[in-house]
Order: sequence, then C-alpha cells, then structure tokens
Amino acid sequence: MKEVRVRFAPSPTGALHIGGVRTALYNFLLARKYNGKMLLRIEDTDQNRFVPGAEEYIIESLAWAGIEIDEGVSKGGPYAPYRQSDRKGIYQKYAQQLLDEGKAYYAFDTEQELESMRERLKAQGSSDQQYSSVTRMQMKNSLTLQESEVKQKLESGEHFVIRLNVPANLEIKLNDLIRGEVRVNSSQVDDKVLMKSDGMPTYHLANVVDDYLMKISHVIRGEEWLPSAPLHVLLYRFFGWEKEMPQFAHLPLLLKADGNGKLSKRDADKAGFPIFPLNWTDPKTKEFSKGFRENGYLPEALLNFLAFLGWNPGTEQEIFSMKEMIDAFTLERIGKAGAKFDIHKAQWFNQQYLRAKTDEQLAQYLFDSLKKEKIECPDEKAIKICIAMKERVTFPRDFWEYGKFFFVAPTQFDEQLIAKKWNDDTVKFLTAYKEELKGKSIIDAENAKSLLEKTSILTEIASGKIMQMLRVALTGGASGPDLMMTMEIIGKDESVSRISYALENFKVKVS
RNA sequence: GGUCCGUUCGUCUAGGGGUUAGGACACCAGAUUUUCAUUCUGGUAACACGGGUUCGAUUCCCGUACGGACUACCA
Repeated sequence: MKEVRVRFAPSPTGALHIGGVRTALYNFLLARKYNGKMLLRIEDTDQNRFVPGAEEYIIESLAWAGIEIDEGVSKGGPYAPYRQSDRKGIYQKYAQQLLDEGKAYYAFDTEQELESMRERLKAQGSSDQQYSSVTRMQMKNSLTLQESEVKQKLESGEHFVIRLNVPANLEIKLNDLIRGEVRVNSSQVDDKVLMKSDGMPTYHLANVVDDYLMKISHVIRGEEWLPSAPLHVLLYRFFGWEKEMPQFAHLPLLLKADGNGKLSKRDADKAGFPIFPLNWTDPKTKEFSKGFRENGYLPEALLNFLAFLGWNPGTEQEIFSMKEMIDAFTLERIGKAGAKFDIHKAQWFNQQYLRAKTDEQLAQYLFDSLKKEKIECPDEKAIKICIAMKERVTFPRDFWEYGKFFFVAPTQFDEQLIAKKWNDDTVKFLTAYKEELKGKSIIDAENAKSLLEKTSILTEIASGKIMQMLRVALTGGASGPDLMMTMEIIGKDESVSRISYALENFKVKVS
C-alpha cells in the first residue's frame, strides 16, 4: 500500500473554525493509524483576505488540541515550502503546461464584461450563467482573439487570467470514500480560473498541484468541496496524474444546533459557547471571540466530542483516548449527514475527562484560579476541596466558582430559601450547635457530624430540618459538597463565626 | 433557478429485508444522601412522505417533500 500522506490545508483568513479542527483531527487520525504523515499546508493564495496572525493561530490551535504535524509550515519537510504564496513559481509552470497543450487559455474579460455576460444569460432564461463551453466563444480570450492580438495584449501588460478549457459533455466519475460514486457531466463544470490576474493561482490549481507534488494519498476535507471535486479530477487527468490521484473523502458539515444551516460564529455567540479553539481578536475589526481553551474545555475532551460528530466506532464505547481513537478510526465509519453541534454533549465529555484527572491535577486548576485572586492555600487544603467537589464540576474554573466559600465568607445568601426555612427551630438548633462546636478545639467531618447528632438529641429537632439552613449559613447557597467536610475544610473558628453571623442577621430579616 | 449531497428519538448515533429498532447526551420520575450540580433505578421519545420490488420493507429502487453545500480573479 502507498504511504498514507494527508494534509490539513487551511487558509489564514481568520481564526480556525471548530469544524476545521475536526477536519484536521480526521486527517491526523488516518495518518497515525497507518503510520503515515500529516502535513500542514497554508493556502494563502488570496492576498486580499490575508489576516496577520492567522497562521500562527492555526499552528497554536492544533498544538493545543494535540494534533501533531509531521511536515508543514511549522516544521519544514522534504516538500517545502508549505506555504502556497512561497510556491508561486511552481503553479505558473504548470499553468503554462496546460496552456501549451491547449487545455487552458488566456482570458482578458473585465469584471464588467463578465457581469454583463451573466446578466445577458439570465435575461435569456438560461439555467446557469457560467463561463463555459457554451459561452467562452463570445468572450474575450485566446480562443476568440487573433494570435497577434493576444500576443500584443500580453506584452502590453494587460490584465489576464488563465482559465481551464473544460471539454463539453464529458462524464467525470469520482469515487468518494464516504459518499461512494459521484458522477458529474463536464457541462456542469465551468471554465474555472486557474491563475488570477495578480499572478497567484486559485485554490483549484494550487491544491491539485501541491497534492500531487507532496504525494498526498487522501484528501479529507469538508463537503463544501464536493461540487468542485470533479474539476479537480479533470485537472489530474489533464496533467496526466490520474494514477497518482489521491482518494477523496468529503466530510459531512457541522450544523447549528437549532434550526438548520452551517454552524456559524453568530450561532455560537447567541448560544453562548465558543466556536474557535483559542481566544481570538480580529486584527481589523478588533472583535474579540472566546476560545474553547480559555473557556475551560480540555483538549482531549473537545477532540473526543468532535470525533463523534460524524464518526463513530460502531461500539458503545464513548470515551476514547487519542490512542484508542487512532486504533478505532476508519474513513468508512464516517457518516454522510451533517451533524448538529450540541454543546451539552461537549460539556459532558469535559466533565468525564475532568473527573478522570488525579486530585493533584485538579488542585492545580484550583491554584490557577487562586493565583488570579491572590489567595494563598496549602496543597493539602486544595486537594481536600477538589476531592469534595470533583463529582460536581464541569470546568476547571468551577472549583473556584462553586467553591469560593472555602476561602471567603459568603456575602450573598439564598434569600428565598431562608424565607422558607428559617424558623425558631433553626435558631434553637444552630445556637446549640454553635455552642457545641465552640467546645472543641478542632473539628473534622466526623466530629462535626457527631456533634450534629448530639445537638439533635439535645434540642429534639431532627437535623435534617436544619441542614439546609446550616448550609446557607456556611456557604450562602442551597447546594454544594458534603457539608461536614466543608466544615472540616473551613475550620472550626470560621464555621462558628459564619453560624453566628447567620444567627444575628437572618433572624432580623425574618421577624 | 441550476448542479451535487443528504434525511433513524429533541441532539450525537447503532442497526439493517422478518429486531420489543440498541446506546449516549438532554429531559422527566423514583430511590439514596444534609443539599444536588453526585450515584442508582425507571420513563417519555425516532426509521420524512408516496409509490414500487418482495411472502415481508425502516432497510433495496424510483419519485416527492424538506434540509444543506456549491454556483467569485474566496478558500
């Protein structure tokens, strides 16, 4: 079998979309599975849309996600350069070859001329308005102009493009690894521009030439490329590279969670979740977009989630390490239909991966938050807090968000709950409990509990009735980790002081 | 409009000519617990529609509907 060589080929026009991360992932999985190579090629042939920083962003995003590049802009390699703008001369050579063989031609039409051609055809009721075998003879190009005229135009530096001379009525077959056989008649393919007037190639030429030169074995890309795939096949044929032509796999799209359509940044913003792997500020508009990384998604969780959007192993296993994913992955098990992006599932994966971390790793997350808050904390305490909270946490920041009370006495209390449950019995019980606590020099979860039971017998009030008020007094909220453990962590003095505060302040509000 | 691609619970999906159509997320209910944002148990919920082919179709074929992508000197 031919060496597996795949490429991820984004254009540096902004932040990397999450769908791009999935495409990169599938490429990477295939490469690793067959001990092949994963390339990163930057498709920056559109100079107008170039965004500074985008290339670096893409590289950093992939690195964060754990998608390793074997050859590419960041790495170099035997087929360098891997940035298309650095390969300009190469494309010119191949375009010339097509020109010489009559498989391409010069075209001099201005934008206005193209526009009026389209309008004319539209007015005639023509079903498509393309530059093609039916229209090309009415246009200004090297097929219609005198040779001398063409020569003169070229020499005088007039703007021109090079278009592919697509034959009429030719059946083009394409065997897509995901969709099966796709047939298109060449009449449906227009005379695509191969070289633009600025001397840069278009995607179509550059991608075919580079994939051939870089010995790409599989082209795994989004479904939006399917309509132009026949054009690419034709290009391989024209160059005489059909034997070396890579296999195609067109991935189903990522759709928005509600309604229909491609997942867009707008949808993500509306629903409040990120769509880019990392934080990103558009250098032009200064618009800021949050990233999965900064929002607390673990890369392995995100990848696992993404992998399952369109692919599944056919077993009931859902949690996959990278290695397991590589072993289980096949292109055949990628589905055909678009997948809606449901952030809930991503959160669930995140939770699963977070829980699988060691207590020490979790503590590190807590320390990250504490550092920002300038709060000191011994390791032992941090670990205790994480153990107490790990079952109820989705993001690393949750340890701090939901566990602030371990460090600072609450200032906000669940008023509704107090109004409902704060009564004479609570006061009686908590007053007594406070006294019991005071009698101890130190408390741990165990003696806090036995003291609670003792107080219950003493006051003849069931502890269950006051637990929630005790929780509100200590933490401000109605729910949280084990209360006795909470008391152990915050300590006796702090517990007593918070209960006292409640006794003084809650009472006033009720009566 | 044209071309191409698609359609199994709300979502991700398994399955495949005869199945009680399976799992996961979400949701709901019950149990446990001092709370639930834990855990356990249970539940609601799907083959888009119409025609073929067939003894039998959710599965195969054809249409229709719906959805999507593409239709640039963007990728």
